[in-house]
Amino acid sequence: MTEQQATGDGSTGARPGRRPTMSDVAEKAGVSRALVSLIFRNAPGASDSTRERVFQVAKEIGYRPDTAARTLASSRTKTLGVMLTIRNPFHADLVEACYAEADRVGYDIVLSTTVPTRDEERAVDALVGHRCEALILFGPKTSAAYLTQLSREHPVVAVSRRVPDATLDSVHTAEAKGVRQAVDYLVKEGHRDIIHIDGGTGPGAAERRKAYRAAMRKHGLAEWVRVIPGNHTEDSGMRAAEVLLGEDSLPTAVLAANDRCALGLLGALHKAGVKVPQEVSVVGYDDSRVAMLSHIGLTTVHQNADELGRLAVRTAVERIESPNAPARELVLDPELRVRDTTGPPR
Amino acid sequence: MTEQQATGDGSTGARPGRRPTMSDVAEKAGVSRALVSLIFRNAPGASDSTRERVFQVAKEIGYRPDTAARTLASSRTKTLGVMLTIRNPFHADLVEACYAEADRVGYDIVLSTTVPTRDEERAVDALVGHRCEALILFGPKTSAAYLTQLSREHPVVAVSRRVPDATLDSVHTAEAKGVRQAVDYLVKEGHRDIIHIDGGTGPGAAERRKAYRAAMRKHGLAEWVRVIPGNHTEDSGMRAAEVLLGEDSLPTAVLAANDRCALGLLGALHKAGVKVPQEVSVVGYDDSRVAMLSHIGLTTVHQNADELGRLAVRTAVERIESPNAPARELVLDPELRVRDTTGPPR
DNA sequence: GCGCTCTACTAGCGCGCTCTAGTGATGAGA
DNA sequence: TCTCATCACTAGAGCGCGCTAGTAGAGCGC
Repeated sequence: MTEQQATGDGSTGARPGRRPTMSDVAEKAGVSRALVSLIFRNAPGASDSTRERVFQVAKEIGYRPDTAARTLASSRTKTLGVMLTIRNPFHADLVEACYAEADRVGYDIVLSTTVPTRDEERAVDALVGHRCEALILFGPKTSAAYLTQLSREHPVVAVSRRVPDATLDSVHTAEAKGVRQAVDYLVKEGHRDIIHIDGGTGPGAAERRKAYRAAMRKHGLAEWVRVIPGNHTEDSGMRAAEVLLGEDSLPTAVLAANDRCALGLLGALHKAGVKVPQEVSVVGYDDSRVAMLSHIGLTTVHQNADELGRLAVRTAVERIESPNAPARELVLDPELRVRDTTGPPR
Repeated sequence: MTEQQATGDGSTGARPGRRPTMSDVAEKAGVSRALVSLIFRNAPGASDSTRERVFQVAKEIGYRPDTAARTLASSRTKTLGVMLTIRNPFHADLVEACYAEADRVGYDIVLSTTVPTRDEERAVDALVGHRCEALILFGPKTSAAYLTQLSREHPVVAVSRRVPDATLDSVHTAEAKGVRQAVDYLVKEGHRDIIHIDGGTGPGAAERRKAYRAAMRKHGLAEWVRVIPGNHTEDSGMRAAEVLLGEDSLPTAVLAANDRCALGLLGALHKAGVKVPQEVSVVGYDDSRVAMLSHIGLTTVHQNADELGRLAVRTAVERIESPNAPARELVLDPELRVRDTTGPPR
């Protein structure tokens, strides 16, 4: 590392002590503080000329409303808290959708991510501390007990996770339907040796696993059922590939836990010289935008991220407005997107 | 979409009006509010037994300190604001590093992302509203004028962007060095027809473009210099591929704007049946963790995200502590990582 | 001229916390 | 016995804003 002194004026600017407040604006504009407040809240009761003058002054002295003070003073914060895993590209899709909808309904969004050194409870605590009026959790992995408890204290919407018997709202896709579509399609192509890399404790994993078993049985393929343990990261796909490559023969098709898992699997198969889809068909899950980046278009089960995000925000807002309405479960239909990683068996 | 009523008790729990405050804890514990405050701030001046009792009571009634009130009352918020682009996987790497370092130095982090419907100024406004003590901006694209102005009002650290003559701190890699390494390597492999897809107005793009030209000249390859306009998304790589495939012959090597661009390019080349690296060598930039997910290991210029994130936080904190110190520019050395997308020319 | 409404504004409390300046009790030292 | 320091704790101001209650003045009908 090298360090250089920048060529600027040698200082980042001595800020004159404190940041400007509403009173500063009021004084400079020659009105009361209350009127400035009213104007910044876009409330009626000020003349257009005063309004304009106040905005002008505010801009001049660099005034920005203080969220903390605003939050403290008003009962409402008009803020939704979103917990996500920043590594997860599907969550990026969801976040974009949430922002769009939140804008529409007049809410702010505060993000809080889990990272390896920061677990879900810490991420949630941060949101609660910020007085978010509702929490939207993307694929939470914590215990149902924790979620239930949390939802007793705050409006909570779980995305991509069913919490049976819980008192919280949830928005997710019909996992079973997606898996069934994938299996039906593979069977129709002629596959029988279809295995599943599962998502461990990840959101939807249990449902997908169960649905895989059911779909296989439905096609009379119970004896071919095989689940390799995994999770929702690329790593698990790579490890599964190692396992499979160490065996006498490969299955003809693999149903991966999600897109990331599928990508890991594809990478490892490619390195081993295994041709996809000629030798093995691979199906992902999520259809996160990265799925399209793969050299080969990944066949995957599409989840409508835009709609999921939109509904999550809408549900959260409705829950805020009627805290005692019955808990709801919104289920979207997934859709198999056949691309280039699947074909008839060898 | 289907909607079901969850099987829970039909309510997300009637919260008893308002959340518990410090006064509630104080009253229940039979002490003053000030003492509770002191205990929660981990300040000296309370006996161990009282401390324990207060924590016990707080837990019982579910008290959590209110960030807004805390922020308002104290001059310090101990919070750093991070602006990022949630779609950018390299930013995810950086965020993880920032959290780790912030934890170490006792700061909180608030994230604010740009999305298509939310530009950088809005993202920054949100952070300022939260009274972040310093702003860390990942690859900001706004005008230098805006950044300079902002840095006069708040401590600002720009990551992956040089702002010449500015009054803000910056942390980035030596773009030129990375590009030079890549060109040197390609030339050594025997390439002469090396083109560059540039990153438009993206962070570091101008430096990389300039360095590409310089490196080519240095090798006596000035006549081969060619820059295809692009940006930092997969899309630009795909479009560049279209351009190249429409011509008589392909270059033997392509230096992409960044990894995402390289991935888009690789995908499009693959679809067109062009073999990499046999027919074309491709080099990325960033070495974001996704680079490893590609079926083929992407040859790329490695940027040390962990170190960049760590330094960004450290620089921010130092700037907070001495606002009038000279602005600094921290430059990390990049490192070419040769993997599977490059080889000798055809 | 009176009461009325309506517009454009102001006064001032309180949100939940931090933090300075205290207070009373206890014990040590002269 | 009288300071004086120390410990454990408290009173109360104030952070920047939202919001309710209220006011002054203009305009209007009768």
